[in-house]
Amino acid sequence: MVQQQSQIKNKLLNILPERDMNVLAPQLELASLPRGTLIAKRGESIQHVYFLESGIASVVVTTPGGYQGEAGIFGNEGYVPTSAAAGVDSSSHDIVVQMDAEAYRMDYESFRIAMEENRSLWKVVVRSIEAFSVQLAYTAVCNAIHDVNERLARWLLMCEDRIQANELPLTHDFLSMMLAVRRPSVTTAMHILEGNGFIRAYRGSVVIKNRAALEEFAHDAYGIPEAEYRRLMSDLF
Amino acid sequence: MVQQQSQIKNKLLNILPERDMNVLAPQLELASLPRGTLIAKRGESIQHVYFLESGIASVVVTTPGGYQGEAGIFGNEGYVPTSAAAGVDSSSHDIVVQMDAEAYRMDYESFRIAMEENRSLWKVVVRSIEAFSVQLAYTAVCNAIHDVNERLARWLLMCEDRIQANELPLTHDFLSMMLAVRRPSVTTAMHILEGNGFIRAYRGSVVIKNRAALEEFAHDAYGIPEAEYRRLMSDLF
DNA sequence: ATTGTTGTGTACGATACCGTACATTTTCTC
DNA sequence: GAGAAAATGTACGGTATCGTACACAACAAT
Repeated sequence: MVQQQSQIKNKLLNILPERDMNVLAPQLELASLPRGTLIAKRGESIQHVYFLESGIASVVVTTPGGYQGEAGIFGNEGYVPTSAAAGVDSSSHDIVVQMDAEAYRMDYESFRIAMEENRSLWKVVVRSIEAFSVQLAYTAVCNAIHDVNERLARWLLMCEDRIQANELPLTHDFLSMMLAVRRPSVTTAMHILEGNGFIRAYRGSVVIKNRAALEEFAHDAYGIPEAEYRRLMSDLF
Repeated sequence: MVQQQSQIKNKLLNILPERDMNVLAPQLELASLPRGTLIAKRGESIQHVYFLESGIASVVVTTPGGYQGEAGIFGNEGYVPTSAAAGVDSSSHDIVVQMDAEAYRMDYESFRIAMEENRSLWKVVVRSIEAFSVQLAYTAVCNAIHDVNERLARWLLMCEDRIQANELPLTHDFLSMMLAVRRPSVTTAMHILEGNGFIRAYRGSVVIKNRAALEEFAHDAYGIPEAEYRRLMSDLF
């Protein structure tokens, strides 16, 4: 069950017309998802659909050869697994909680029915998918054309966007998996960002000191998917 | 208008139950899309929705700084622009025809109405979006972890998948834009693939000689999105 | 045939990042 | 407070790719 809609932080649920949300509310339960939780696994059946309230999760691709990398990241601006909207009963991706999260979740079958009956939910969900796919597209090109420094800057910005605080609890090792680079590459990239005064690095966390400058540094790598998200969500109701 | 459904090569239209397709048929017209045609432009309004019958188009990301790269590729297995399904009246991506294409198209407004009224079309379209987003995710990670040789191999395979023939009319210059690498990097990568006997390179075209070996060479970089597409489309009706 | 254009081959120094290894520091555990 | 574990710093040779430039080959246009 759910409290006042206005207090819901998930942007998809929050934007729903009140009457639609009221229909949905009884089916939502709040769940705690500690870091490392596997929300979904590729090819395996979907138990619940999640709307994050806080924290971060990401779509992680693991190749048959054991390589791993992050394809996309999301927080309270989305829902997951996206394949649920397609009426598939299994996920297309591995989805992992990267920073302790809270999420409203509903069981998959209820979600399917709600998607059929609740036009507003449907709209919100489909736009969210579209917005996420824009992020994926830009990540793909970003990985091809930008160096580690810029990609790290981009990642930190995307992370801060989805967290209340400007202190991000992350280790170099963790970031190296996300960016699919060596751990020492993260270390040196971090030094460059810190040397420029954009961030302050501590053991196990990063504090963003000058977001504007960091955005400027990331330049090409950051901004368009974010703007596109706002555009896609702006004229919904 | 449209001929026998069984003769339609677009996999989405082809898979539709006959009665649903019959409803749709009067609104579809066949269009020729020569290479270079801009099917959609980011932020600009959508005129038509396209179901490719042949040829290839791709989602191209252009950064404010003028860099460019391909995020995803599609042929007769999809439709476009994906954002049309979200009820947005503008595209989220630039979409460019890469090899001369034919496509059934319908005007955007008809598509919106059809999506509301035609449950089968809706299902097919949403699954297609999901499948495409899987491709985007793997492209993102692929760009991060694989070298140019493997990425070229992957691209050629994805290209052949979407073309009848095994002769692909492409130049190094074109591929360098798709892969977001230098043109000479394509040349040397091409030599490696050719040296291994996987392909034969001609001026302005590439012929795939040993597809199985090429797949093995690409290994990690190729296969999962393709399998996922088949899985997503298999149990639809 | 001549000329221009387009596509491909190749070279070269510079740089970003790799794989790996190891030292150092901070935090956790007992 | 001693030892283990985790996080970070640093080094080093090797390789992939870069940016750029130029030569040559194939085709097109006149």
